[in-house]
Amino acid sequence: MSYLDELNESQRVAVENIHGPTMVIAGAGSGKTRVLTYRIAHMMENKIDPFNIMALTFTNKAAKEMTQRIGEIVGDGEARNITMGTFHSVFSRILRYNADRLGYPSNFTIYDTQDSKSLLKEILKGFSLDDKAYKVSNVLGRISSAKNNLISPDDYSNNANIQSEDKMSKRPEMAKIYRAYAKRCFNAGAMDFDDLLYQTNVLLRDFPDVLAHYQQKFQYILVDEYQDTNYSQYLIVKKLAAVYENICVVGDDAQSIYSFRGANIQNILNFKKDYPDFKLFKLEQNYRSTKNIVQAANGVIARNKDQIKKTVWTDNVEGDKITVVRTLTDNEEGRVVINKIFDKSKNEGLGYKNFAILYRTNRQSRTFEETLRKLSIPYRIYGGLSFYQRKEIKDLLAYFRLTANPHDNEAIKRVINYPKRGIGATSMQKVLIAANEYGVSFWDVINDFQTYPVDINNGTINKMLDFATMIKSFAAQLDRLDANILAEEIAKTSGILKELRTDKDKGPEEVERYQNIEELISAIQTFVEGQIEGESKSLSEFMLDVALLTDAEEDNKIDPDHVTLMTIHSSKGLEFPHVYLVGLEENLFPSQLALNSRTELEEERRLFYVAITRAKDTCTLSYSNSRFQWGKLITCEASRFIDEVDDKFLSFETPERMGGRSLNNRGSSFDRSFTGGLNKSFTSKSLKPINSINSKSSIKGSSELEIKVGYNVEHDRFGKGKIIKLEGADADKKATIFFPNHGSKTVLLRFANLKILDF
DNA sequence: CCAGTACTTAGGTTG
DNA sequence: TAAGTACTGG
Repeated sequence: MSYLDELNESQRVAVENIHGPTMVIAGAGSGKTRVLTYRIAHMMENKIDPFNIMALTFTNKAAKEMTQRIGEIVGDGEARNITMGTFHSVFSRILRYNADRLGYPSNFTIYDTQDSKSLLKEILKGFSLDDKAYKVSNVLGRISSAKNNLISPDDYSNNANIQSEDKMSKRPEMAKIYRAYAKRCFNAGAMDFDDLLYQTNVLLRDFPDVLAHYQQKFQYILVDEYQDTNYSQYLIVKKLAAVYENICVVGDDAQSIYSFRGANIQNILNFKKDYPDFKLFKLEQNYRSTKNIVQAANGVIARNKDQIKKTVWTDNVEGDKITVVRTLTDNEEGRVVINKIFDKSKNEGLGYKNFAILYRTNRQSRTFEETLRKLSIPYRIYGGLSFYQRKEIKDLLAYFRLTANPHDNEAIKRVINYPKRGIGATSMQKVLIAANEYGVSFWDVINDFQTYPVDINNGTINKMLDFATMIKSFAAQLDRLDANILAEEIAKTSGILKELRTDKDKGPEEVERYQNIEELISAIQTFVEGQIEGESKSLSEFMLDVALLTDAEEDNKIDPDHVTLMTIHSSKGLEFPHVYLVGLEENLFPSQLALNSRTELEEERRLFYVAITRAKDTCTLSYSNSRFQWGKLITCEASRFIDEVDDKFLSFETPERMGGRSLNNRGSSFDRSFTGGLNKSFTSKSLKPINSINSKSSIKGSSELEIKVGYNVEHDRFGKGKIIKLEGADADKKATIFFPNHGSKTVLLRFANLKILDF
């Protein structure tokens, strides 16, 4: 049992204790994942059948890694028999298997957030509700929170507290909306993300035989990141574990950062109540970070009132102090941080994979991305728009979804007129209204206009019938063809491929869209080839989990030695030798939204704690005194979190600034070195050329070559032309240019990227 | 019905 | 700023 030797004393005890209720409180960097994986391996060494083990993680990535590591210890064949995955993926499979009990088709669609919002918009419109008072994201949040607390539409409307809350916040119709939303999801044979947990609860509550079956199957249950589970998840686990009580939860209350989606720190406290004889293990030795980092982080988190006492410590070296960098603008922050990474990498001979830039919000990635591209440093942005959320991919997937479940209204709305078939918004509205009046799906209506008459002209009716016929022809082949063959057939017959191929201006984005479609089909092919004997190779099989996939599976095409950019949230569980934590400004981090209550501020502080503790060797904090927000320059002050770190762990640094002129020169030399090593993982907005936004000429007086009326210039898109008029000043300076090939255009100099040919 | 344009308004993290 | 929506003229 050599693997036990790789553990310290407290880790080993936690691993060896495989029976009965167990809680492991694992400080940052204390080897939590190692304990979890070795514990499972240890269970299997002790003849526990992997079929009886369920391990629930918070992300797909964590599940994948854990399966792999367990496989290395016990062998892949055995490891794949463990039920392991996120709550959503594990229970979606169980729900599919038992869908008939709940009146859902087994191939129910999973609505992603976009689908949910689109459905809600439709509902709000149908009720003629003011979309200012009822903002879609708020409404969805309210419904989500109801489901996560297992409040049904009936409970919702009968609950006096909720009703008065909604009246107070001027949303008296929430109950009606919730009811309509649930009904329409059901009619469409669709579950949203929250339903996957909510309906699992319904299933286990209303069908004792089903509950008993899974209680027997999952005699050993492990839950990772327990501090981030919500009530709905808590109850599922509690029910399944009720017979054997072999339940092990692992977490760290100090790293609870998902209360916005219903995560309830109370679950950790409930554990003591539910299992009074539980065993508690604390992992307090940090193996990851330097003393400076560990102690600085401890000092910060100590300010939170709500927490379980523990002492995280480390034997590691003292290490460098945490560097704090202040810059004048967000663009400068980008340049300074990237330059630091560039220098450190060169000076110390470090690969770029040792560096991570962490930020509070996704949109902060932009300035860093620009500089990285200018310097041709390989990088990868995690999060943001995933492969499966791109428009062209979602369009094709919508056809797949319809083929598997034609009642999927959101899919039909998306593609019934894409590519263009002459079915307009008005006709669609009419069909939708009829469908909702009769309580059936869009599909039901267009397949039986006799029963569900709609006042639209015959031409349009025929177009809809043609569409239905096409979908039926796909569906007929669902079980006959392998997924990749049918997928290709659908891409062709639906007209999507043609649409993308004939896209007029073949810019890089159009080419990319076409390639993405090809890539999806090849991913499906990989899926087909990966299915073992006896497993279905059908398209519907492939579609089962697609809505739950979040990673763009493109790692193979990216230089593995890249700088990592991600939100702090998605960095949880990861570690990097050198971490740059950026945008440490009041109202950004902590977020302005979190300043109203102590609990919300404490969550931001935990987030800060998570961020610092990702760092192994060095941690750099940066903030800027100004930042562009919604096109306006706002001034910012340093985050209170910087003050909360004891000065003895900090070293303050202001970047060398050689005056406005050299800043400008620097900017333009970057522009020239822009090579655009384009890569699919980069968001499409990054594909635009980078202009002199960085240039301070608009603020500090121009040092760039002045453009004057009469000059001949060249424009990227319009070619050569002559300046005929100049107006505005500074950032708003515009030029009207006559282009022989395109007529006269007015352009913002800031964006036009003009090349001066002669005077 | 469609494509292009004017206007409005974003608060944030994820499966 | 940028994305999404509403409007307008073809």
